[in-house]
Amino acid sequence: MARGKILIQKIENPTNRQVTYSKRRNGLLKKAQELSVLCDAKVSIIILSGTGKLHEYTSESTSTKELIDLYERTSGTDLWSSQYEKMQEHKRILEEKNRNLRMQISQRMGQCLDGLNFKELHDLEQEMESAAKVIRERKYKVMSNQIDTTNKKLKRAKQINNAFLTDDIKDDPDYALLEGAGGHYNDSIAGYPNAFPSLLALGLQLNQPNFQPKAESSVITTWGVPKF
Amino acid sequence: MARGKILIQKIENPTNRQVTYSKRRNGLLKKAQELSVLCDAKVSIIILSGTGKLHEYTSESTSTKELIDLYERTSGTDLWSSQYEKMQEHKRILEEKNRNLRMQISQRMGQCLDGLNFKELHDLEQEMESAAKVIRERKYKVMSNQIDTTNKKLKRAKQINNAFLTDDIKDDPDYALLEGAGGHYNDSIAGYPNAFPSLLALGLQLNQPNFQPKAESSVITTWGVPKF
DNA sequence: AACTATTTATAAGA
DNA sequence: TTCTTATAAATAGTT
Repeated sequence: MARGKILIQKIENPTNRQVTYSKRRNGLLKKAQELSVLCDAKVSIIILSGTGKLHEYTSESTSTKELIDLYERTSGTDLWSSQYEKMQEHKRILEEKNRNLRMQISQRMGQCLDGLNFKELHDLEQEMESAAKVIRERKYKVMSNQIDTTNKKLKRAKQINNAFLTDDIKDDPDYALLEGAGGHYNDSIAGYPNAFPSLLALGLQLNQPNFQPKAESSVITTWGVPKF
Repeated sequence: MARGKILIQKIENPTNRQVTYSKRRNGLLKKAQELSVLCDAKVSIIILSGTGKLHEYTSESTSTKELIDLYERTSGTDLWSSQYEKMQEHKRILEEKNRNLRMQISQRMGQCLDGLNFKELHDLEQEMESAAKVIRERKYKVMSNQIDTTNKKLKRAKQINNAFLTDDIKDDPDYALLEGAGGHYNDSIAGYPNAFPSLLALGLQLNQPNFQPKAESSVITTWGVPKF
């Protein structure tokens, strides 16, 4: 709200998240206080922040203990079994999300397209093409950066060689290349280990039976191919 | 908020209170859900309405049980002793409010004025005078209503008398007055028992040692005179 | 329950 | 953390 709408999803910037947490926590507690006074209700709130800090609110004329007891008595369920059910439900939701994500990946790999109508296929195609374009441009950029870097190193190596080496060694271009740039190629063009964190950020759960951590033939097959 | 501001104090109209309870409860739970998602926090809310209905909210990925356990562990206090302290604190706050209210009444009775500066005394005087004016006008209104009522009864009594009585009784004005209006005076002008509910609505706790329920000499002294 | 005129809450920026 | 301010959201009173 305010100065722009936001989507209700985790705020990734930690500073921002902390600020919003503080503001909204205060807002929530104020609302709870107002509800309890206006409507003569008893309210208890327990909040555990992502950083592990605990905050509590209890309306006047009651206590967390009282409401917990009442909750347990009224709901008629033991809190432990209720917790077990909650966890089961949570697990079910996670599994559902997981299935959905794997389905999306399959579709982006050209599989499992049977259920899609024309528009869905069209949209998917558009998305794939625009994404491919972004990837292609990124590839060119990285390649061009690499060429620049290599050229600079080559240049400096040549200067150094000019100062110290005899004419016959200095004229061999392979020498400078090996001396100045060797051992660094893998960090950029071939350094796809850096790609893993961003793939993980998709929220995929990789501990699937068909996850193949040993496969090194390509980035794509490192994920394993979802099966349904 | 909306269509007019409201004071944060118990809504006396039960229908209104119920509607507001429902609306604001939903609002509170929505805010809790947003907080938990945006800031990756775990939130548990228990609400007991004035009519005894229980409502609960727990953010995904946790349970009331988990947060209660954590709360108890982190706060490091047994919930029972914590409840005792809460009640002590609540009692202290109530006593403080009570003292304040009694002080205000004393001042409006011309006592305990030593701590007030000029402006405070001036404001108090203004308030007292404008309140006295309201009371006076109310008194005149009640008096005039009473006179109207009495006159109507007198008129009707006279008509009835005209129909049934001999001339010598009909001409005695005292007869009609007694017959038509007798026994009803106390319900309005002298009927100050009706004043008690509104006095109680001030939030005064009347079970003071100096409360004098037996005193009937005046409305004022029925409260007892606060002592400090 | 729905509607809306207002009041509140708050995201972004300082 | 706190303040400000433009804007989004909540909601009191009404229908």
